[in-house]
Amino acid sequence: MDVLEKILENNNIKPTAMRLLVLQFLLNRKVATSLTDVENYFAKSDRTTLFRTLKTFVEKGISHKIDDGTGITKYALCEDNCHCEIDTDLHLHFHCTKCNETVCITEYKIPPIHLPKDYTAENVNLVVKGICDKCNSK
Amino acid sequence: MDVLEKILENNNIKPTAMRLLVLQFLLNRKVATSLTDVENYFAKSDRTTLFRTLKTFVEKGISHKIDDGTGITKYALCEDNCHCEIDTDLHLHFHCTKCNETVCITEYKIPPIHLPKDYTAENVNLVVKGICDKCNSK
DNA sequence: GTAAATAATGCACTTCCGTTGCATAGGGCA
DNA sequence: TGCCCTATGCAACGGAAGTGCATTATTTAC
Ligand SMILES: [Mn+2]
Ligand SMILES: [Mn+2]
Ligand SMILES: [Zn+2]
Ligand SMILES: [Zn+2]
Repeated sequence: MDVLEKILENNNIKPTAMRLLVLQFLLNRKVATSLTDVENYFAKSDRTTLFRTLKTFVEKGISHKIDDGTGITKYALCEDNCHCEIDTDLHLHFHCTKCNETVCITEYKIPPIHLPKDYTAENVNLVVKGICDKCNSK
Repeated sequence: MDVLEKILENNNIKPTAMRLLVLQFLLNRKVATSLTDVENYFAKSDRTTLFRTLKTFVEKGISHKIDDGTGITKYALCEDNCHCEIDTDLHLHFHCTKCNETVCITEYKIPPIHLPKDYTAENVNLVVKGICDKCNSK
């Protein structure tokens, strides 16, 4: 059986044609992906289907949503050791203001955050804006 | 002269009636404020005027925009020692998932963030979600 | 194998928020 | 008073997320 199908079935996602294609697309991309990105790539497909495909991937835990501050939701497949399903996936995201791309920075964890008395943290979103490695080496 | 007028004039903002009212409203609020919040309070006023008032406050540096991840832009007046005008106002924001309110946490600074080689940071947005002090003490 | 049930897809439409264009009103100044 | 610049108000637009519902595809039941 195909490796893509395996990924989906291991996560209780029925491997339909569209889902396999979207999964492959996401696997090949190195940067976080918006619905519009997917839509442009699969020009013939319907936006709603793609939207719901991405939503399913997030719900089933193979992908996570990224709010990078641009106002456009991005998605990225989870690493093997990712635990976003418990809503505490604490890696940070970097948004390059030059090439406009957003990436997961999984090498470094978010440092512990100090909060005032009686505040309880459940989740942290850390987005760093700046210039990415590719843009800096041009 | 009124203290509110002084704040505006010190920052090159013509103290119109509407602007004074909005400023007072923001001063009295202890939590970050959305355009809709302002709109609801000044029910008789026009949305656009309020929008542009908030925009002016940000541009002139007496207020800063907050992206708390809810998708709704919030605004909060800057503290005296705030330097958001140079885009490096590095305090964090806390969004309570119970009362839905967002506050500036100015007591603690954002810890230094490690980035991979060749990445340059220009700005950081850190939003912690959880339960606020008020909601926790109920 | 056929029929019923279930799930996925596609199209249209909605909602929400931020934003802009343009005409009008107001306020300082010659 | 008349002029100019800015602020205001109304309307409309735009992008993106999301929903309702009919249609199609795929299981499952018989
Ligand atoms: Mn990520
Ligand atoms: Mn703040
Ligand atoms: Zn870049
Ligand atoms: Zn609260």
